[in-house]
Amino acid sequence: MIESAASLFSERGIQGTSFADVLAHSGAPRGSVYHHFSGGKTELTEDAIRWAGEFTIAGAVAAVGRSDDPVAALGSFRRHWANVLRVSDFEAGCPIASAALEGSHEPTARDLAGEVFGDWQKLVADSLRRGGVAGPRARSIATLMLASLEGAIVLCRAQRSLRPLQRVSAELEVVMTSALEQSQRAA
Amino acid sequence: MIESAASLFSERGIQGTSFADVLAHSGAPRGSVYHHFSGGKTELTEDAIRWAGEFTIAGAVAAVGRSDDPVAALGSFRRHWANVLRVSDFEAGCPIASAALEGSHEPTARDLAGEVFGDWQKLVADSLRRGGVAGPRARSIATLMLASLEGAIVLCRAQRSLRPLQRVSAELEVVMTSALEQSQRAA
DNA sequence: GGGGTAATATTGTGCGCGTCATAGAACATG
DNA sequence: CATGTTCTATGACGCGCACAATATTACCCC
Repeated sequence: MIESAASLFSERGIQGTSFADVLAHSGAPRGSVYHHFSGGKTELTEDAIRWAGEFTIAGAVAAVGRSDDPVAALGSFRRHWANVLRVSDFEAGCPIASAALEGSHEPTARDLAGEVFGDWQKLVADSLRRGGVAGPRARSIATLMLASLEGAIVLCRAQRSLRPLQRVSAELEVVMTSALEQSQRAA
Repeated sequence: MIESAASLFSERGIQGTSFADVLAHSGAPRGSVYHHFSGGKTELTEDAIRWAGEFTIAGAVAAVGRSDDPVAALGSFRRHWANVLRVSDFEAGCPIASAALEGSHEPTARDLAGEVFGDWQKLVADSLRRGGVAGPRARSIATLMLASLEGAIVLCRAQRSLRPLQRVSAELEVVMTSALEQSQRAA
């Protein structure tokens, strides 16, 4: 049920998703929501955001952990999001971004999104640091990667094309490899 | 009234903004909407997106046109969005991004957002080309800039901090200046 | 001065969310 | 082993709101 909610959030946004939609998608009955999530939609939303964040982290950790190469992680991210966009015909995006944008009246959702983004950024930054990049630069590049990928997903959805994601990935790869080379040259 | 709509869209999103909100914010009377915008909310939304796109373009054109320096344009963008985030206490974002994310059931809004993004991207790419950067690379960097700035705004809102925007701007400046230097060295 | 058009105020309808009353099952007890 | 009780889950109802439409009023032109 949480999975259905996260999926629908990534397509229609949080405010655009009603209980009925979630229930229809998950097959769960109407009254179950209030019993499982006594906090109502707020609690369901929070749990869905948390789940989506951890789910993506898990996939990224698996990709980064295999070979501790941030460039490989970038490729993994690119393939993941390209797949999401393709199979949904550019209807789905990043549920965390939706939470960050729509959660004006739902402050907790936005704060949670901020935490998730922080976790993701830390993941990439640590990988870069292990590659020899200095701390501040690693954080800076990690933020650039996160921001540009999230932005690229938005552009892809708006223009119904994978090109923004491809271009951004290519440029990011240049930035990261050059930073890694510089650090190795210094060593 | 369109201005109020765009402003509210950037804060609460499209689906989170009701007619009453727009009217309360603009001071216009209740029944006016349906007469001025016979298409209802759809038409108001479309006009607001168009207006926001052209408004931002106008500001950017003014900044880029003064000195045809894409790096200066980047600085202008950074200051603009930093100001938007600061004065709204991280409540406001980019209305076009909201339109792109929320417009699943409102296909026209998403297509309009795609067009606006295309216009912006073309603006930056042309400026880079005039700086000597080859066409494909210019388009690629322009897409990176647009995507990372939009993503940075999302990150800033979620984390209630200007740091993502600062980091992204710094990294983008490195990318752009190095590309411009390379092209001048080749010439 | 009368008719027509445009702008506004009021009303209606559909829907999303939260709550309540009922049914079923599991466990404990006689 | 049967029955009663309690807890959990579920489907049905009501309230509130957002949007669209219609009726009324004011203004302008003829």
